[in-house]
Amino acid sequence: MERENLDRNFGFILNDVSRLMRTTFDRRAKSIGLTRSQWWVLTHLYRRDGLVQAELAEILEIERPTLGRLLDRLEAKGWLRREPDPNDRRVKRVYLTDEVKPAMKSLRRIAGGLRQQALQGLNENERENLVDILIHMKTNLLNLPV
Amino acid sequence: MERENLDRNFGFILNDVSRLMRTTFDRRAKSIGLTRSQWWVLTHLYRRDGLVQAELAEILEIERPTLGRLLDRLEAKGWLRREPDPNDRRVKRVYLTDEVKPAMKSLRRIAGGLRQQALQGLNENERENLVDILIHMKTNLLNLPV
DNA sequence: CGCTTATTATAGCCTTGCTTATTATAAGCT
DNA sequence: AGCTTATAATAAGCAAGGCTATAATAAGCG
Repeated sequence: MERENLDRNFGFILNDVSRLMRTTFDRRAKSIGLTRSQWWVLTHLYRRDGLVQAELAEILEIERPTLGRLLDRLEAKGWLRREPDPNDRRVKRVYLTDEVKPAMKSLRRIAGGLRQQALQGLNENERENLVDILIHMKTNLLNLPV
Repeated sequence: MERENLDRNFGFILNDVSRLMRTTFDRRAKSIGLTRSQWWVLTHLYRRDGLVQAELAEILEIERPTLGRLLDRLEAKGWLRREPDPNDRRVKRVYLTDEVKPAMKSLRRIAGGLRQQALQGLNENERENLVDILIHMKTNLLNLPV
């Protein structure tokens, strides 16, 4: 009871790993001038350009104000632009600019390299297992009562 | 090559799960007036009261300024106090106050409940595996060259 | 002893998360 | 048409990460 093992508290190890991944990515991507969160936004727009902000926030599973500020920074740096929707004047649609493509390539390489390093020493089975378990946990958390 | 599966990008699922755990904990602990990060600080002090700030930051694996501000908030709410070290005037030692104990008990219950809910449907084997894999990844990330 | 280096804590700034509140516009209903 | 409700985006404020810089103090060394 009293003796729970802090070192194996998976909630905090999860947090540690997540933080280490983020900070390592950000350090490596700093020269390009993008963070991991920003890259993630761009990656989704790359697939589906011209999304409405609210849709994009939902896909990314972040709150609308959080996305709003991410877009502010990305727009200020010229990676994307927001354009009004002609049919609904409440809406702004988000489009990538052309300068983004070479940067995306570098970032994809950084992401791939980091993923490879983080998973080093784990076989294919363990990797698949990890993802399955994480998805399971995510489902649990999203379906919590209340 | 082009077709990497965003939905199984473990870095971001990890991030999602970590975020969901944090926000759920914080929502449940809000009435007590503590966040998960703050609770984690208190938990370590509970084990080892009177730590020097720099030591505590190292144990928690966060930066000193980050800890400094956490302590500011905790001290302002009366959960702990900082006292000068008599032998080294640069140092401040951190001590829990007495009011902390009942709150800790509630928080431990919240943490336990959340852990149980997050891991629901995973057997003992899978849970152990998860922690082992996470520790493995953390080691990988901490040992990165550069 | 006195100078240089190291260490502790903090201040200040940036990012990204959350909430809650506000504004503008659409949509729906009577 | 007019009123109410819903929705899109933003503003404002808080927390917790990071990083760099600074002030005070210790420690180490010539």
